[in-house]
Amino acid sequence: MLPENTRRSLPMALLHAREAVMARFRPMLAAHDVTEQQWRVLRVLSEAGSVEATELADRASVLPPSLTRIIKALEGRKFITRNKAEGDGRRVILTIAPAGSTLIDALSPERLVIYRDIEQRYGHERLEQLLDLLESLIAGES
Amino acid sequence: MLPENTRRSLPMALLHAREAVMARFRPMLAAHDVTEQQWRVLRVLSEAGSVEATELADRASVLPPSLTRIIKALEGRKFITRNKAEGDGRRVILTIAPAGSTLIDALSPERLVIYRDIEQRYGHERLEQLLDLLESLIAGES
DNA sequence: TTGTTGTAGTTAACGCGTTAATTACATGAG
DNA sequence: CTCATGTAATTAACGCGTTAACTACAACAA
Repeated sequence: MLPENTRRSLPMALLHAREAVMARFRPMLAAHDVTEQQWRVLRVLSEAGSVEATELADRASVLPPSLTRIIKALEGRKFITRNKAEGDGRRVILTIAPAGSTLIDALSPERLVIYRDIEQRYGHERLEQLLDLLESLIAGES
Repeated sequence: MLPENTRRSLPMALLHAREAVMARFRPMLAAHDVTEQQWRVLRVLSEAGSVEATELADRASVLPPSLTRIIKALEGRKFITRNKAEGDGRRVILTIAPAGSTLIDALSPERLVIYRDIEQRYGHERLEQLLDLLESLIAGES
């Protein structure tokens, strides 16, 4: 049967849950004038160093058109550098730049505090359980 | 500690889970040229009849600026009607129109099938558990 | 009545999601 | 080599999220 009230609707619940969690991170990102997606892209590059655009989009969960815009913004602020792949003029290689690493390093401690706070308030056990359920939902529907 | 891999990151997991679920509903909405948010607004109006804009925005989980745009679109297609509240010239009352009800009725069976399919594949028990966890996460963080 | 404060909606500006179309380059058949 | 096909990335178009500014109206005090 259909969810009677919107609170028990799965799409709604997922939307609100994400909103609630992101509300904790948003001020941190806004303070450094970085969007959530730009932050995800930077993190992937920070961990991987140099990555092809397609793989980067995939790992950061961003669509190609969005990635193009994000790259422009990040490149403009010298957070990353953009180069064509040698041997294939279509591919683009993105690399994190010093300013990008600096930003990552600057925000990581704050990020850690927020994560810990959420985990502490929500409970480690429940968080793991929730992540498991989400993981299998994703696996089952995708 | 920070989530090592993005799959165990709560914001990411919530994002992907919502994406996975909405992917099931998107074709249905697209086929009738309605966006997800327009659909939510219509559903609220369908259940409530006439609602003030502020309450509508709240119940449909849409921000006021978005609601303004959605109202324009839905009014243009005669799905809803818009009137000023008598006694308070600021307030706006939205009401579902026949064409809007028709759309709701046309899509509901399909919606039911999708919900049932998700529930069956994922498991009723797990779905309830997931909704409980999400609900308390929302309550705890908001 | 007038001026202040508060509230409901709207508008504006910017970025991302989504889909479709387009460009630039690579690859393989002939 | 040339042409067709395929692929990576970009661009375009439209709608929503988000924040801030602004308009219209209400409420209330002086």
